[in-house]
Formats: sequence, structure tokens, C-alpha cells
Amino acid sequence: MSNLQTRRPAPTLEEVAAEAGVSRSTVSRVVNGSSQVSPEVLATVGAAIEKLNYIPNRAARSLANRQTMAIALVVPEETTRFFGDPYFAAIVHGITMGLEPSDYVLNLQLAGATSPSPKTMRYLLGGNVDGALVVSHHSGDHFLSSLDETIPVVFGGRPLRHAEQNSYYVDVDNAAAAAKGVDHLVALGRKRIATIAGPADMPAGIDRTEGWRRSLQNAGLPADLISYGDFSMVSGARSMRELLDRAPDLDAVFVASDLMATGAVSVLRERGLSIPGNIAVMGFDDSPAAIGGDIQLTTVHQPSIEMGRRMAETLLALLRGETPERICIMETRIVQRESA
Amino acid sequence: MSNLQTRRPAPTLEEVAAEAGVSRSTVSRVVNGSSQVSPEVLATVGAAIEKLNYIPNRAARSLANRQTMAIALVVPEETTRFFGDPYFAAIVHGITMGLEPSDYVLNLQLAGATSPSPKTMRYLLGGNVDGALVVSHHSGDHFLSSLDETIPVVFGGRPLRHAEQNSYYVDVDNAAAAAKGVDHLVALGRKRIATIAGPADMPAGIDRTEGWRRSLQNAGLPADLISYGDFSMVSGARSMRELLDRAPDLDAVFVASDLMATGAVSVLRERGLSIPGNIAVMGFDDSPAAIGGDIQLTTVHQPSIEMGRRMAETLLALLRGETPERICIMETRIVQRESA
DNA sequence: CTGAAAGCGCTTACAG
DNA sequence: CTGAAAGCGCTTACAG
Repeated sequence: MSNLQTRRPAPTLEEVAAEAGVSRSTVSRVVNGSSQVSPEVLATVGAAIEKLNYIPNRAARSLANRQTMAIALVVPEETTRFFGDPYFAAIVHGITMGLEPSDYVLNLQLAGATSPSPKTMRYLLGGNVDGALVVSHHSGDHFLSSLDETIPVVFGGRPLRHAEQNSYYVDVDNAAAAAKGVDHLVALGRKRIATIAGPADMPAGIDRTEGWRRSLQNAGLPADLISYGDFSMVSGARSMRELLDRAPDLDAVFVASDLMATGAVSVLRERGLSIPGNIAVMGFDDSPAAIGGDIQLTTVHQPSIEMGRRMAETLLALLRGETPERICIMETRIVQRESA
Repeated sequence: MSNLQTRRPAPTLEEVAAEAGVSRSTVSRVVNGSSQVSPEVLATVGAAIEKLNYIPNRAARSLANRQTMAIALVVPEETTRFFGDPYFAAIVHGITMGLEPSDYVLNLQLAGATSPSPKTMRYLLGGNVDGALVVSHHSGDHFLSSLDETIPVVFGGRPLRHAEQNSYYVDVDNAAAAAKGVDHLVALGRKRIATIAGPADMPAGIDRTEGWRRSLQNAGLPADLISYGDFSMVSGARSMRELLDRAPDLDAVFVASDLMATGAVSVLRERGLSIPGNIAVMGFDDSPAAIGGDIQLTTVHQPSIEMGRRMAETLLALLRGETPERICIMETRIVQRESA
């Protein structure tokens, strides 16, 4: 910032109008792509804009038309977890791609696992964003209800709370996807199939566990080996140890996220167990974590990037006043690699 | 968004003034914490604000005082890498903490490894943010120069380009820190010490390599075993394989980031080499990646969270018109765990 | 298709 | 310590 004070002020609509010899209204129209402008005027004004390097003032625009052109990305999650899981990377990647063609900017709102700060609340509810994208929410996230009542919101993953029954969201059929994953282990001939589950206060946690249970019941196998993690690598390792201690005859494990599976794999190696020889491992996500380690994870693929993109597109549609599908359920599939 | 259209408009300054029986100017003063207000009026206005649940309109405020109260977080990096490395988690965590007490919001600008989109450029240069924080920049990031000339910018890590010679930044002494790490390996009696280096277009990559070289030279050891990675886990694995093939007598490796070290460790295990028995591994960062795997990494600790916080604080100071230290170099130390 | 005018909700000298 | 007034840079009916 070599010359903070010597910068000359940015050109205004007024100046462009003067340059082009038209009224401010007209310039505003061309800036906003109105069709009500004659070709000649359009050209003249365009040239003036070009010449002066005019960029509309966001604040003035917002004040006049009551749109902020900002979207909040709300993450009710600890920073560490948010950044620690490649799954989020994919979602956010998709979101930024989906927002790219629009004029909206993305405001990052790390809410913390419990509830957001008063400052964040005021920001979100105070008309500072036109809409919000919520990723990774827990059942305890009460505050989201009030958000949902104030501005358009699109969730990544089915909201759990009753108050959010009419919410927009994009998700996969977690139960069916998990069942499909466990079916694969069953087809491999495994008999003692455990699960390292996700948190019981998150839909993705609950539903994947439900899928595991359902598949085992269909196969007439016991569904008693479950240990809960929090989607982190260390929790995956912890759960794997616990499961191994509890059931030494274990021959397969369905893990609710690739990151947890990575932790589980390290414990398996530590104990000298071969994968999938002794124990087959099925992950979930198909995130970079699945292929980052020394053993390539067989896993249930969900299109995380696409999901992020769809979230953005749905919100954009809502903001345009359209009525997109309230629920978008995307496809999953098994990706077979080395671990099962 | 149950009732997008039925919401009643938010209260304005005007209404608060009416409620309190004072002028708009006065309400504005109390909202902005001016000392020029009598205690009684302060109380009355405060009550009115409370009663109406008044929240100042950001756009109007920005338009009037020419401040956006927004800060851009610019990441000239692929989304995948940004989210894949826990180091960034720590930095961003620190940044959000540093910004917390302020009224600034953080706008996420993923710039892509090459250069940002025209849209992003216009946004950044068009007066939409009051300042910017830049993390992980490469020597090829030309666009940053223009940014730096337009608004206050604080870099995470020493900028490489000449045009940014006067930039503000917070960093560690990467060369000294790396040398310290390698000294530790030397003290362990290791003779063939390789390095898995960071990218040669990033200061952190260059300087850590320099530190490795310096330490080896001091010890009279050859500094010929080097393989470049890109700070990702897979690149760490790739480099480890290459080094092993090139020099089977290797007995230690200094890895420029914990995440790369994690990849290296998996290759070492794959080859049946014991750590640190056969090969000692020294990481860098002391991020969660150092303790997430099955072997706890000995590593060079840098205070990433604090660095993020300092970045935020420095920018805040700049925005207040103060003149903080241009360069902030923070302490590092060796954290000894299992791998060396 | 184009322009004059009012208005969006604040801040900020300027008086007093 | 307080208020009247101008102004920030746009958009948007309303006329024509």
C-alpha cells in the first residue's frame, strides 16, 4: 500500500454519463444489461465505461436496490475439522465454481461447533447477505432456523431439525449408499462386519449407520459392532482400536468417511493385519484421503464437487426468484481399489 | 426462507432517532461510539436501539464513509491444496480469531494457482474490500503487485517478487528453522540426510532448502540428495520413492512440510524400513498432520495459528492508520516425537 | 428508448 | 453536546 492517500477516486456513474453525453439512468441501464437501450447509445456508453475503467460502486448499488450480492458460507464446525477434511475442500470447490458465473461473493462464516458469535448472528441476520449456504450442520444448531426464516438458505446434507423441514438441500441417499458399500463387503464373503460411524447428531452419521445395519440384516449377519467417530482421522484410529479389542474375529469394517478410514488403516498396519487379506476396509466419500495413503481405499463415491456446485446453483435460482427443486439427491457408486 | 416477501423492513437510523426523540446525527454518534454524547442521551438512544433491535445498514454506512468493512482472504492456490493442508487451517483459524474483535468480515477469494479471474480482480481492485490477506503466494503471482498498490495487504510468508519489497508480512525464519531441524538429524549421527523440498517458486520452499543445505555444509556432509514436492501428501510419497531409489544408503530425511512427511512415511513403511531405526524423519509445521498418522512426527514447529492472528492484527492496525512493524518474524522450535 | 427526480440509509463537516 | 443539511453513488418508477 505504497500510496494509500494519493489514489485518485474511482470514476462514478456520473462521470461516465458526462463522458458519453447521456443521463445517469442510461448508463445505469447499460451497466445492468437492460435491453431498453439503443445500439448506438450502448456503444457510446460502453466506450466511455471502457475509457474511464468504470467499476460500479457496490455499496451504492446495494443501498439503492437492496441487494448485497454477497452469500454467506456458514460452517458450524471447528476450523480444524473444516480444513482437515478433504470432503469440505471438494464442497467448497464446487460452490466457488457454481458461484463463478454470478456476481455474488462468498463470505466465510466459521460458526464454531456450538453456536455462532453474536457478531456472526448480527451479520447473517442483519441483511448483510442475500442468502446462505450451510455445510456440515449438527442437530444442535438451533440458530440455523432463524437464518432460514430470514434469507434463502441451501443446506449441504439433509437438515435434521424439525424447523428445517421445508429447507432446500442437496444430498445423497446416505443410507442406500452405505448399504451398497456394505453389500459389497458381504459379497466378498465377510461375516464380521463392523462400522466406524459418524457422529449421531449429523444426518450423514445417522443415515450411513442405518445403511450398514440394513445391509447386515438383509444378509442375516449381526449388526453389533459399532464405534462412533467424529469424521476425523484420529477418531477413526481410536475406533478401530476399540473394535479390534472388542472383536478380534473382525474381518471387515465399513467406515463412514475416508478420513476416518485412513486412521483405521494406520491402526490395522500397526497391528500387523493385512488389508484386505485379514480385514477389508470400505470407506465413504472418495475424497483425496482415499488415495493419499499407502493403500488405495475402496470406497463409496459421492460427487462432492458437484454437490457444492448444485448448492450454489440452487441458491442462485432462489435468489433470482425461481423455484428450483427443494431437494436434490445425487448419485453414488462404489469405487473399487485395494482395500476391499 | 418461508416468507421472503412478508418480512417487514429493518428499522433505520431515522426511526431510532424518532423513537429516542433526537436527531439522526446523534443516533449515528452513539452507534459509532463517539464520546461527544451526554450520558442521558446515550442511555435514551441505547434504549431505543435496543427496543427496535436496530442494526446499521452496511451498504449505507459504506457509501457514506467509504469503508467496506470487508477484508479479502486471497489464496493463490488450488482449492484442493488449500483445503488439503492443515497448515492453512491453522492460518485461517488464526485470522478469524484476529478479526473476531473487529467489525470486518472475511471474503474468501480462491485465486487458482495461476492468476485470478477477471471477476476476482475487479472485485479486489474495485474498492470492494478495505484490505487483503494473502496466503501461500508463488513467485508467478504478478497480480498481487497491483493489489498491493491499491489497498493495504499483509502477506503470510515473505513475498518473493521485487515489486513487493515493501510489503508487510509475517513469517518465520525458514532457513534458520530448517537448519535447526537438520542439525537435530546430524546430532543423531545421521550421515546421509536427504530433503524433500517445497516448490522452488515459494519462499517457504526455497528458504527451507537453503537451511537444509547450510546445516549439512556446516557438518561437512554432502547436500546432494534433494527431491522437490509441492507440499502435498502424494508428492511427499513420490519424492520419497525417488530418493530411496537414488540413494539406498539414506539414513534421514528432512521434509519441508508435515503433510509431505506423511506421504514419505507411508512409502518408508511400504518398503519395510523402520522409523527412525533405518531412517529418521524430520517434518516441518507441526500441524495436525504430524500427529494424525501411525507414527508421531518429530518436526519443526511454527506457530501457524499465531501467525494468522498476527496477520489479521497487522492489517487491522494498517486500516486504523497506524504504522505496525512491517515484518514480523515468529519463533520456531523442534518438537521431538517418534520419527527422529 | 431516454431523462429528471426522488430515494436508498448512513456519515460528516459546519453551526450553534 | 446537538441538529440541519449536504452528500456518498447508485436504481427505479414515472413521464415523455
